[in-house]
Amino acid sequence: MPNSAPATIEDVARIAEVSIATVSRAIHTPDKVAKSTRQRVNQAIAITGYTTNAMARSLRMGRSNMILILAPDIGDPNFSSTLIGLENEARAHGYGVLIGHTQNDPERGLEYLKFLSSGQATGLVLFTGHEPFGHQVLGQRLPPSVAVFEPVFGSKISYVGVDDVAGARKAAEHLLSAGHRSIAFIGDSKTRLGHQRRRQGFDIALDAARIPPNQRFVLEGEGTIESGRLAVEQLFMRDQLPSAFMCVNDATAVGVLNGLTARGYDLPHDFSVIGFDDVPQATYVNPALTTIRQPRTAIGRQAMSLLIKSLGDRTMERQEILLMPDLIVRGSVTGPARR
Amino acid sequence: MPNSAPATIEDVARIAEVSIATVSRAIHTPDKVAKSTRQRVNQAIAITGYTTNAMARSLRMGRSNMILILAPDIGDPNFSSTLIGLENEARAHGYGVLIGHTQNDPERGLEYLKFLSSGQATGLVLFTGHEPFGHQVLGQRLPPSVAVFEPVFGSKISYVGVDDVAGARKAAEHLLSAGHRSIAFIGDSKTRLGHQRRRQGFDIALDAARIPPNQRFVLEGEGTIESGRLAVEQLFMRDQLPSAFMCVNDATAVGVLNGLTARGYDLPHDFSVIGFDDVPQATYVNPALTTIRQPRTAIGRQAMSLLIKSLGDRTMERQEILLMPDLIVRGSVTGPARR
DNA sequence: AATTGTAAGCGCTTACAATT
DNA sequence: AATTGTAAGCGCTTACAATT
Repeated sequence: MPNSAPATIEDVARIAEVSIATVSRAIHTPDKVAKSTRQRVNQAIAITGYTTNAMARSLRMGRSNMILILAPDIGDPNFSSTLIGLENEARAHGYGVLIGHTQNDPERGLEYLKFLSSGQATGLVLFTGHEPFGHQVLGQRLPPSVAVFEPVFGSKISYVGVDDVAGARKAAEHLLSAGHRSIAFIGDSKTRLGHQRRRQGFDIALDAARIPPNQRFVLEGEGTIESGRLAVEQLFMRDQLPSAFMCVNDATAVGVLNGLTARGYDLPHDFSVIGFDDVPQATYVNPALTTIRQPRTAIGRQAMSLLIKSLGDRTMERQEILLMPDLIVRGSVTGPARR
Repeated sequence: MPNSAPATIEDVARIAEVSIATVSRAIHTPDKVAKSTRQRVNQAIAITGYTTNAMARSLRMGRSNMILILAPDIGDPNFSSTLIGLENEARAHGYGVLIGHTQNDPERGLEYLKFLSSGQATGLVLFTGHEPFGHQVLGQRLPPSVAVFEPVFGSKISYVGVDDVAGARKAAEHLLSAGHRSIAFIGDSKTRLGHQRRRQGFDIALDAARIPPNQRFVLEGEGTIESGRLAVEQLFMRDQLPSAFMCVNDATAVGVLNGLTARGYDLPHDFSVIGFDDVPQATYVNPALTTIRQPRTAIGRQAMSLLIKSLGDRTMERQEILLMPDLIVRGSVTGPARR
């Protein structure tokens, strides 16, 4: 029943009958200690259950092997699978991750930034789409950082995400090839770069199909379920209806589906709907949502890989890695209804 | 453009023209330093942007003010709002939280436990339903801990969660008062204590209504969407059908809804369905799910409050705090169909 | 040249002593 | 009694010296 305080390097040294320096070397640079000594040390480690105190180590070395992940909303369906990619890649390189849940609260963000300045973390992953609030307040330079999902506007922070333009184009082309000619775009944004790029992909596809842009079929929205519902209502107050809805993301699409169902339409017979993201919920709305899948785990993996590289090479320039998304065909798209 | 290393207590001391001991006291026990000195120190802090190095502080003091939260799956819809309750309460008491995402991987769990033994964290919140793997391996006692959502079986770890029996009873009574007499229970479990308690609540309600138990209407399941779908299929292979489905949780209910819809039934007209948890998705399945709401944020808040108390008083005994859940009426329950 | 130990120091807190 | 400073030490890593 080993109780008491955890073993320190001192305990190990005493048992192995060496100095603490030798213990440290046996652990971190084993080839610098004689084989027999190394064995005695390893035995002592086994006996004591020693693990090195990360705080003391980081304090002494002036850096840690922890990466801080700043996320405004841990409940975001895009977050958890990306996190897994981040974690696995970090681990493979001997790094650990610290999750900073900011709840979009600048104060919390600031608190987590202290992990950086105090050396508890050395690198930064941003889910936020903007530089952390008040990092200038702290009077510190940002450490090596990488943004995921949403590029950081006007910053030299690297970015790993999906190719929004290409993905949206795929979505629109799927609708077009099903025969749709009047397609609404739901979720136009003046502020979110990623959503603007999706709009761009939509425009390109329609243009390539020689369909003239129709501004009345482009509705704004902030990418929430509620905004999708709202867009449907707005559209129904006008004279003309599209035969298909291309939504800026799945949340919007779920809202559109809801709004349409609430109005008594039979989907996908009456209207086709396509989303973007492929969140877990996409499979169990009714009809199941045809959408564009973000390669989330791969995004996480690549982002971490890039970050670790730039940890080793501080002169590395900004990079943007765009991954290609896939079309996932489920039940919400079919040919246009005869009306 | 303040660059360079972050300010240390030494920098502050030099500018304020005091010793570092005085700086430390000015920060942590301000009434022990003269007012004029305190002011000079505060000014120096403002100038330098100093924040105390948490690692050095914890190392010196032998304890930190961080709570480790061990979660097997951050994507679980129950997690994020509970986390907010935990975080807010921790913060109100000057504690921070560290999120350990174990992915159900014992090795990862073990890694995070080192935060405890190295003093990077002092308390533990468990979402796992079991003691962390291998904490005996580390040869260490568990620190003050509290479990949420799933009590830790056979352990003296305190527990804060919903009153499953009472909640399930409410659900069943809602079905009964809508006129249902043949109700299936989907998601019976041999292993999950919380789910067993829900089953218990169900039995109690039926018994109180003098409805004899019907074992053919009790189907096992692990609480996933898939298991809900499966249960529907199993039921339809039998001779007799219930008029309502009481599901052990919302995920199961979504599966049941799906399975029923896929078979062409009109819900809730043909069958009523009730869930448990009130996950975010419950609002946008079709029909919207009537369910029992877990007071997630409150659970988080109370759990953290209890934990912090036991941090102050190590002799505290195990406690179990059961919060009362509410019935949330939406669209998935109505009277039984005439058939 | 290979192996080991000595001692300093990372940034803090706090017991104790010293000063007013 | 109120206020301040001195110095030790938390658990480590590593430059340097010492030994073989």
